[in-house]
Amino acid sequence: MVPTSSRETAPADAEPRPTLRELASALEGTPAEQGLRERKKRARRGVLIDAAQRLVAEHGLDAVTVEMISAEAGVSPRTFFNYFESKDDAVLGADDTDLSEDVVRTFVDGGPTGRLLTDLQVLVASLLAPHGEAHVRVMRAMDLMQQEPRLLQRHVFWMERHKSRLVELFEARRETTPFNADAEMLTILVVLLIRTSLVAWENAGFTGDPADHLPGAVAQLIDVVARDLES
Amino acid sequence: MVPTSSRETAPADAEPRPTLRELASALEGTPAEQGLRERKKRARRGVLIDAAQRLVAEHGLDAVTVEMISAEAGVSPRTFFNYFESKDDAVLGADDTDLSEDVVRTFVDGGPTGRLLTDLQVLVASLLAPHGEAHVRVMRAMDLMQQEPRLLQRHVFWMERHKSRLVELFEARRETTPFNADAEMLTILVVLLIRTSLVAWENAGFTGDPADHLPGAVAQLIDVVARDLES
DNA sequence: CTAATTATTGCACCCGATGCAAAATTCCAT
DNA sequence: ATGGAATTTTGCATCGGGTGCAATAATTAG
Repeated sequence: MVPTSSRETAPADAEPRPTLRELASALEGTPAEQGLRERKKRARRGVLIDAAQRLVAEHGLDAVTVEMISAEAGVSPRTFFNYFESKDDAVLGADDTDLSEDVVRTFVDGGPTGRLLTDLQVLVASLLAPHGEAHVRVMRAMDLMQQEPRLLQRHVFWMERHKSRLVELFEARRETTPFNADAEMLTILVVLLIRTSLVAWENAGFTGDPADHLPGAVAQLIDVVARDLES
Repeated sequence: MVPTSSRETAPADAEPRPTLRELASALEGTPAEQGLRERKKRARRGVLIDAAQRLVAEHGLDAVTVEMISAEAGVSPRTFFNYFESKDDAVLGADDTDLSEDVVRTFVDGGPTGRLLTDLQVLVASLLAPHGEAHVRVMRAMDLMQQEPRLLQRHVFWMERHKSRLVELFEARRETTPFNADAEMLTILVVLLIRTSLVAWENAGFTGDPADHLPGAVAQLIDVVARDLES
């Protein structure tokens, strides 16, 4: 690792290496939080994501190697894989925020309204909402996804990760508030809502929050189905 | 390549290698079709898929190497990649059937019924239907997908491949028969219908055709939305 | 300041995937 | 059938992603 002077005192290194400055500033971002270890970890993670996104934006996904990203971030290539499972994860800044416990409980107990689709919407909103800090990275990730379709697999990746949890969740709710839909279908429906919201957000020039476009996504879905029913 | 005697006459090789027999029988499957070249290509492809699926079912996805698959199929590893872009493709027996021209034309012209969801259903049906020969391979692929979630990316992969085409299609139809839904959303909706149908087919013990379960998938979707509307 | 915990790094290694050119095979015209 | 054109197979070299392992360095706790 790059030696910051031994105990974090006096970061007076005159070195012009951009990496160091970036890490330093990232370190200042959240100054009074957790131990040094935790802060550095967050900082490095951020630096790696930024490096990955910048390089891919400039050269394209396949032309960028993990070695380049690590170099730009001032870190050993081996360390890269301490932070991400794959190159793509870094480019996407994959955030692994879980569903909050109370949202889950509410949903399982028949959700805020008892109407499945509406309650699903609440669930998805909680997934779309909190990433306040990573906002700008999600934006960049969206842009990159357009140019590098391979990255779209993110949503599937995400789905795989949470599928078992979601399925549990659906089955649990089913007992208190019966419905017919297959759990697998609902899982994809969640992905559909997330993705549609994000795309709408992108099309709106990234104004506001992704979650702001969730009602629109639901409305689209309802529209497609309703038009079929009325005729 | 394994030398079958020089001109395809006299396949009287007494070699007990299972590979050869398998290829030979596969060759007999469609005896009067195309040239020898074309038939061998199909046959080899089939042998490779079978080998891949068998090995993965036995050892798991990560424990199976392209080298093993090629060996089992009696083919050079380099040749493997003449047939598939990736190991996963072989395991899935990725079929790249396009939409037939008339189905496309009908859909673009406002589809059989003019109701978007119903017409989408027709479109999806044409994707689910024809793979008569590969039926059994799709079954195996479904089973493997349960044990190896990585393979789920297939649908995304498929989506990526056809997305531009689908988007064109949707936009073209939009001009003759306006609707509000975003093309991106409809694309995912297609994936949802395909996947849901396949899962339903699997849950039904692979009886009949995947397409048989498409109406059920649509019904589920309608149910979710309609229940939200009525209350 | 020391000892325990945790993170970084280098190294060796495996495998998936691609480009290239030589050898083998199939096709086609005569 | 036979020779040359077109296409496929194959070996070889190479690159890059990703992992296990053990040594080293940094952080933390006492």
